[in-house]
Amino acid sequence: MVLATKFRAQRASYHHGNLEESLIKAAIKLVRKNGPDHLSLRTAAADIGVSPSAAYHYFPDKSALLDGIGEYLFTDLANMQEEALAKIKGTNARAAKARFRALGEVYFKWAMKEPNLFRLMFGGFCSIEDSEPEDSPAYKLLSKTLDELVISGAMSKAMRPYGELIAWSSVHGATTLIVEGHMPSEAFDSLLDGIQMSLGMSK
Amino acid sequence: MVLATKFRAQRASYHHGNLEESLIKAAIKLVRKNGPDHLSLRTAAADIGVSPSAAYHYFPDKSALLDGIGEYLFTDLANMQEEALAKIKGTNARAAKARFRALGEVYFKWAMKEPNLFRLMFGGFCSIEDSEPEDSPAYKLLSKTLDELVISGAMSKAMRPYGELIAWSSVHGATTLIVEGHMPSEAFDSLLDGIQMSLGMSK
DNA sequence: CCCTTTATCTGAATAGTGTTCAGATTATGG
DNA sequence: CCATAATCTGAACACTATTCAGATAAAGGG
Repeated sequence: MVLATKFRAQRASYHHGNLEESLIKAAIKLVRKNGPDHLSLRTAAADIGVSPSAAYHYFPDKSALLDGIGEYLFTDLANMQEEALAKIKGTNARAAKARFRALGEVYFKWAMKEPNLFRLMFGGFCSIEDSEPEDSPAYKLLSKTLDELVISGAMSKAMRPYGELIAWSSVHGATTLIVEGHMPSEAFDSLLDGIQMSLGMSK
Repeated sequence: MVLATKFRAQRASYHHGNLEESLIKAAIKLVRKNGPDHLSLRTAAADIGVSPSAAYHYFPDKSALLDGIGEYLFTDLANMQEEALAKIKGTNARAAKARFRALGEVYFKWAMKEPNLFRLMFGGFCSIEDSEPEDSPAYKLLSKTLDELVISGAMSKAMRPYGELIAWSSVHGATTLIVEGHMPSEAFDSLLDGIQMSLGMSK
């Protein structure tokens, strides 16, 4: 798990030394164990040796803490996807298809490794300010990858307008369904096969 | 909202008269308003004029009450889908495509009308015993509809093996993303267009 | 018809929660 | 060095899930 720039140590002084980040990290640990519901502000504060009311100097209420966690996690997921894309070099069709697949696989693996954190992000526990979804880093990565697929000739032009919608919806849908136990985890790979085929990509 | 058979009044006697169903209904009302997290067993009990501890005669703990609600809601959603399918008669390609589309639209509309109940069902708040997802009523309806699409010639045979996976994942994914505010609601219709096209259905 | 038995529900208590606020503590800047 | 401002504590309030001994009321047998 990589630290987002915004959360890097800023001062490391005062009574406790940046309490905001410590609280978020302690809360993440708790959510990882107990789920986003069942997060306790008090125990998060206690875990870093601070009184419960100290938290209210940085977060107006518990849901603001959840928002903070969400922001942290979304940047982490986007970083993971970006790293995965960077590892696959080349502009030919093979590389473009590998990148497309990597995007979905990182998403899925991230969720499977941290189901409770994934729940926090997408289960209505944190409100993201990002007005337009098209502005989110993850969406931009997907769009770019789809463009590369068309340019390299790996994907049909006719399906391109539906690319983001189908890829994003189905990958997210399968991931949540599998995480929540409504779909077997083996299904994910064949879903990716199906998407590739359905978007007009040669195998 | 239709009552599932299992929850129809059975005795209507004793001190309160079937408390189990009353509790579930009161809890549903609360979840609808405040979300699945924030459900309070105590206020649900108070709303039907009963002490908090009375609930523990029917549910070992709060999560069992959530399970009860989930069971109730899943049968309700399946009933809605079944009703929608029954309304569209005929075995030709046009009818088959209309049924396929109706399946997704009911799912989406149900979630948009009751986002908090939808969250309860798919957000990890209730554990469904259904060992194999293929046994769930909703899955069977989808499979049958896809078969009809192939039989009537509206869908290509080559894509049939991926039918359930793509349709289910993408409809569920788009629905959750829209419900949680990560995707604009107008996207759902064009997603259905995209799925139809991608599964090899003529428009 | 009464009376025992059993299902059903209540009341009180424990331990934990989010949130507020007056005040104690401690670093910062003049 | 001292006043100021940022930072944190302690106690309190209202709420929560959960447990359990006991009250209540229905059911069934004599």
